[in-house]
Amino acid sequence: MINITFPDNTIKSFEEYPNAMDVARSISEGFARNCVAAEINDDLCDLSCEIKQDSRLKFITVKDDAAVEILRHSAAHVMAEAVQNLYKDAKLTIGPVVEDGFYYDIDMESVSEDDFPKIESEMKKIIKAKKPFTRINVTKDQALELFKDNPYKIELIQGLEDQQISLYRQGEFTDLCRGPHIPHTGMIKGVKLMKVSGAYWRADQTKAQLQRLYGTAFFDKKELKKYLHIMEEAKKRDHRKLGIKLDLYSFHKEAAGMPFFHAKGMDMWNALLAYWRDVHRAAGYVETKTPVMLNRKLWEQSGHWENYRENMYTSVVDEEEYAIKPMNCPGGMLLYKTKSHSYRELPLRAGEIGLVHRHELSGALSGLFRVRAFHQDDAHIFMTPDQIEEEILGVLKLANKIYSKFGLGFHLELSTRPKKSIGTDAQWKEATDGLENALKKYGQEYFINEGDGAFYGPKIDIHIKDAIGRTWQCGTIQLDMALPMRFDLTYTGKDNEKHRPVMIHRVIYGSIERFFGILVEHFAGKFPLWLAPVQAVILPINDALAPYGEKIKQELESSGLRCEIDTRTESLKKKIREAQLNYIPLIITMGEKEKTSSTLSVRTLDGKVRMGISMEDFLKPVFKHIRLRSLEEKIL
RNA sequence: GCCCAUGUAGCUCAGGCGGUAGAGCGCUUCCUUGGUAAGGAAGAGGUUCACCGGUUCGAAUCCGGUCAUGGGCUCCA
Repeated sequence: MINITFPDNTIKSFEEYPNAMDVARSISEGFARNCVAAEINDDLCDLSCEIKQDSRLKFITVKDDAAVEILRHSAAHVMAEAVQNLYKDAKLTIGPVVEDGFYYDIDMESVSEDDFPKIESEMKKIIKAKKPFTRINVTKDQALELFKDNPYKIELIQGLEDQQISLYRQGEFTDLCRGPHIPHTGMIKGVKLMKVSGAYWRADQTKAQLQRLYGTAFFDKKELKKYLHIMEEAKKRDHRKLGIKLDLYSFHKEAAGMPFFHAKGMDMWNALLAYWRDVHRAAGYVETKTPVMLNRKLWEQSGHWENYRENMYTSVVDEEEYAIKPMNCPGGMLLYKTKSHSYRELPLRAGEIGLVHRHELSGALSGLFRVRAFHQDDAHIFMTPDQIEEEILGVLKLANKIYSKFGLGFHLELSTRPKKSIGTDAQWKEATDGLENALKKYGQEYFINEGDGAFYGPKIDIHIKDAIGRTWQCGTIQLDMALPMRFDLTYTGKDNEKHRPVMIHRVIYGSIERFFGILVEHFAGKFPLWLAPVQAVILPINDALAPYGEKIKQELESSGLRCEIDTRTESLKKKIREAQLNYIPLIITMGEKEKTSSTLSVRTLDGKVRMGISMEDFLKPVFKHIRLRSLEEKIL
């Protein structure tokens, strides 16, 4: 007799060895139909898995997050079979589940999206056949024999430590796989191929070029539809399209990867930086500036010449070699050294909006997200070792304050000592503990990336989450144990001796260009009033009112509002539509009534219109909203 | 940097199996002078289809190269 214990601690007994599916059926047929896999004593396995001893059992049903991953893994097998059926020479390699779907890397002739319908319809055939997934255990030798025509699988099998190897079969198709899988292919209700691209075997450029076919799958067709809809929405928000439509910036082949900011983009940029300067001044930072181009000798001293040279632009001036800065820190070191420092001055927080250039691979460039020239909202904080915790905590709080201003959530990651690194164990421990204690004190959950720190010190990365749930690394706080040493930075302590300060580099916006792009997508172009490139537009109802409109425009501008006027001989309806589509927060229509009564009629983006407001009643709430840099949609 | 795809008017895109280029939006002008999400008409715009070269009587179309963009790989703020 076998006793099965469920998560709620109820126990059910079985006379013979049941498999998980039998147990599910014993609860109810309907429940069993929604089961995807099982966890037997915390081990994830198929429903067909036989239970031969008393066990704890938890079912994974279609409602669990883990279930969709299993489904997608199974869908990858279905896609592999479909491809195999259509392209006899295709050699399968690996097919993992990724965020939002799955892919399979296949050594085959190159395919394009035009080939998708044919592959999809082959997949649908397999799905319709409701082929059961069956697990087969074989020895390593048997597996090698079975896949003898596929060098990739051979390599994978040889890399496996177990002598027992599991395969999964659906119908005629068999693939090497750890599992688990859904009971049968019929559970894949919504499936779609998304894109295709090249990828190298084992991500190694010297190895074979494979076709990577991406797809996604859901238990429900509606879920797929919803997902495709979100993708569409994301596409509409794409800052490469939206920002250009809104006349914020542009890209030109004459300077690939180096964005051009237009007047409206600069208005936003300046608003962003004005905010940054306000909060940094309040947090005890000073602002500095260092040159863009510095002598090679400095980069040799900092170590960049040795470690970062392939990313640096260089030039020769008066027969001396110079490099355009890829980072601000070496310049910051020179600033620190312009005078002697006392412990009384520490922590010294020196901010710098620094323009850096990095020669990124041409294929890596992407809109504002990945560029070759960008500004960092950098700061170097020099301090005594016992100030680490407090200072890191201060940066975390500042970051939280800034991201919250935009309604962006975030999560934290701590990266620890990598294999290749400088410094002693004791130094690393002190530094890492400092970061970790600050994180603990800060109180928000954080992840640890073991060995992912910089060679010169541990770091905290801040990943923000935008309005549609995508995450981006923006902020980073890096402790640097190398530069203070290389540049022999010192301060005089209480004991009147020279000491080495601890230094951190930190950014919060990160790359201002990238952050800008994230904001465009986060707000989908509908910026809060304080950021909006055009805050108000005046629409005279007819040509005769244009001069009066100009007068009002000047009045608003002189109070500090970013304002435009649309005097085209177009219908009011059309002007309103355009203003609305350009997300101008305050749309001011101007007719005879307004002129004679000296009032304003204001339409906001929610479509609401308020007529007959006095200038004072308009300006007061508007400037309050701007001064608070409010995220509220309601302005008036 | 590598692989694949793309590159036609300011924008979005159609066309083109080789015979010399189109639409909508935008822009200009005119009519309309309009009260809260597209009023109407006419016109200008491509040094001729990213750039360079080749094949050809003839190339936007075919071929090769370059550049840029997009999707990936890699890397990263």
